[in-house]
Amino acid sequence: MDRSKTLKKSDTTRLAMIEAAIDIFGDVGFHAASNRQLAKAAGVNLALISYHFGGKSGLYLAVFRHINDQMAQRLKPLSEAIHSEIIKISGSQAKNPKSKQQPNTIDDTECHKPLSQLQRSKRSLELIEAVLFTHIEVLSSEQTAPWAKLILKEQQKPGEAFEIMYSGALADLLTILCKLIAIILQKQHDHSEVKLSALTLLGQTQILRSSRATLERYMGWESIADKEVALLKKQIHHNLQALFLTVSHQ
Amino acid sequence: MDRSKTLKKSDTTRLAMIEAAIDIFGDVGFHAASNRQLAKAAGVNLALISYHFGGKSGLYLAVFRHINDQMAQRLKPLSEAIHSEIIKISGSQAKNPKSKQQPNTIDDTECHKPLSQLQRSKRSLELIEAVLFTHIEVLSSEQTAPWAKLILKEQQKPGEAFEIMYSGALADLLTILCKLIAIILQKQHDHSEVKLSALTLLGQTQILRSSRATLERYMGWESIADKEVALLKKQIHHNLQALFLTVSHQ
DNA sequence: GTCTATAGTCGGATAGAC
DNA sequence: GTCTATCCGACTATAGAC
Repeated sequence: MDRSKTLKKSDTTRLAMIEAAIDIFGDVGFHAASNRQLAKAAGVNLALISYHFGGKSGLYLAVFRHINDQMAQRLKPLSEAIHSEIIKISGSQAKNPKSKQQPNTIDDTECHKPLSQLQRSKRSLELIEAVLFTHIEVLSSEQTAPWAKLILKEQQKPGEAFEIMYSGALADLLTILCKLIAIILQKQHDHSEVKLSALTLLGQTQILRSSRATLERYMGWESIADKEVALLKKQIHHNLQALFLTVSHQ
Repeated sequence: MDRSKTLKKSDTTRLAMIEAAIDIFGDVGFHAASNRQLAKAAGVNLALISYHFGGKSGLYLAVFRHINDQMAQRLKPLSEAIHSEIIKISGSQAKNPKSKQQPNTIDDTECHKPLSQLQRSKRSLELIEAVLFTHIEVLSSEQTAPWAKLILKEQQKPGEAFEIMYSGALADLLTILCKLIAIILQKQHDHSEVKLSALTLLGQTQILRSSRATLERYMGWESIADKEVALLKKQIHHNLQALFLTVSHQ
C-alpha cells in the first residue's frame, strides 16, 4: 500500500538478509549454507531468519522472488521496446492465413509502409542479437554471477523456487526470442522448431555459466572481463549470421 | 597388477558404494547427501565409507574417477576412429605453411588421392555431427544422467573433482571438435575462434542438462525420450549445416 | 572386511527477556 | 523487532568386537 515509500526497519533487515543469502546460497548451495552463516553475513541475529522468513527454506524462496523482480526490471525496457517493434514489423505479415489484414490504428510513423520479408528478417536478427548480447552481459557480470549460479542449481533439481523464476523473467526472455525467430522463419512463434532454435541460441550464451570452468580453462582465460566477453559476442554474432541470414535457401 | 581379473570382495563393495553414490550425489549434491543415506543405498555398513574411502570426500572423488574412466571408455572408439580419419583428411592439407608435404607411410587405401577442400569440409561436418549426436545420447540417457548432474555441479564450483573430469574425457571431446572445425575453417585447431566455435556447439547440446527443466517446460515435454531426442538432433543438424556449410562465403 | 555402539560436533528452530 | 540461551535431532568419524 502506502508503505511502498517508507522503508521500515524490518524491510531494510529483510533486504540485507536476502542480499547476503544470494551470495551464500549461490556460492555453496542451499544445504551447505547454515543459518548461522547466513545471519552472520547479513549482520543480523540468528533468530531473525525464522522470524522473518519462517526458516531457511522461506529465505531461499524470498531470494528467488527478489532475483526474479530484479531481472524482470532489468529486462523490461528491452522487452517492451521489442514487443512494440514486433507489432510494427509483423504488422504487414500474415502470421495466420485468416487474419491477413490487421487494421492498425497506432499513430506510428512506419506502420503504414509494408516491409519486405528481407527487411523484416534483418531487423529481427538485429533484435535477436541485442537480446543475446544483453543476456551475455547479464551472465558475465560479476554482480549477477550469484543469480546465475542459483538458477542453474534450480534447473538441475527444480522445486518451488524454479517455478518463481520460470514463470517470470525466463519465460519472457524465451518468448521474445521465439517471436523474433518466428518472423525470420515465417513460422508460428510456438512452433517446436522455433522454440528449439531459441533454446539452442540461449545454450550458446549460457556456456558462460553452465560451463564456465571449462570455458576459462580451455580458452586459457584467467577471468571473463570485457575482452573475453567481446570475443564471445563476436562468435555469437558470427553464428547468428550463419544461422539466420541464409534462411532463404531452405 | 594381476588383481585386475579377480574381483575381490572389497572391490565389489567399493563398486557398489560408488555406483550408489553417483545417483545420490548427482541427485541431492555433496552436502545434502549423508553417509547414512549413501551406505543404505549401497546396502553396506555406515563405517565402510570411512574404511574404504577415508570419508565422504574420498568417496566423492572416487565417484569422479569412476565416471571419467567410464566416459573415456565410451568415447574411445569414436575418438580413435576420428583421430585416424583426421590424419587421412588433413593428409593433403597444409595446416602449417612450412610443413606442406607430409610423407605418409600408412598403408591406407585412400590416403594417396588428395581430397578437395569441399570434400574435407563435408566429411569433417559429418564427423562433428557424429560427435555431437553421441554427446546428445550421453546427455539424454537416463543411465548417464547422474554423471551430467555431477559434472554441472562441479563446473559451478570447481574443486579437485573438476580436475579429474577436465583433464580426462572433457578435454578430449573438445580437442576432437576443434580439430574437425579447424579443417573446415582452415585455421589452426588452437585458434580462439575455433575453440569458441566448439564451445558454442557444445553449449547447444548441453541445454539437455544445463537447462533441462526449462527445456521440458517450454517445449511441453513430459520426459526426454527418443522422440524428443530426435527433434533436438534435427535442430542441431540444421544448425550445423547453416553454421559450416556456407563457410565458403566468408 | 565388516559390523555395533558411541563420542563429539553442528545444525535448525524456539522460548522468553528486552 | 531484536537478542540470548538452549533444546534436540542429525550428522561424521572412530574404537573395538567379530
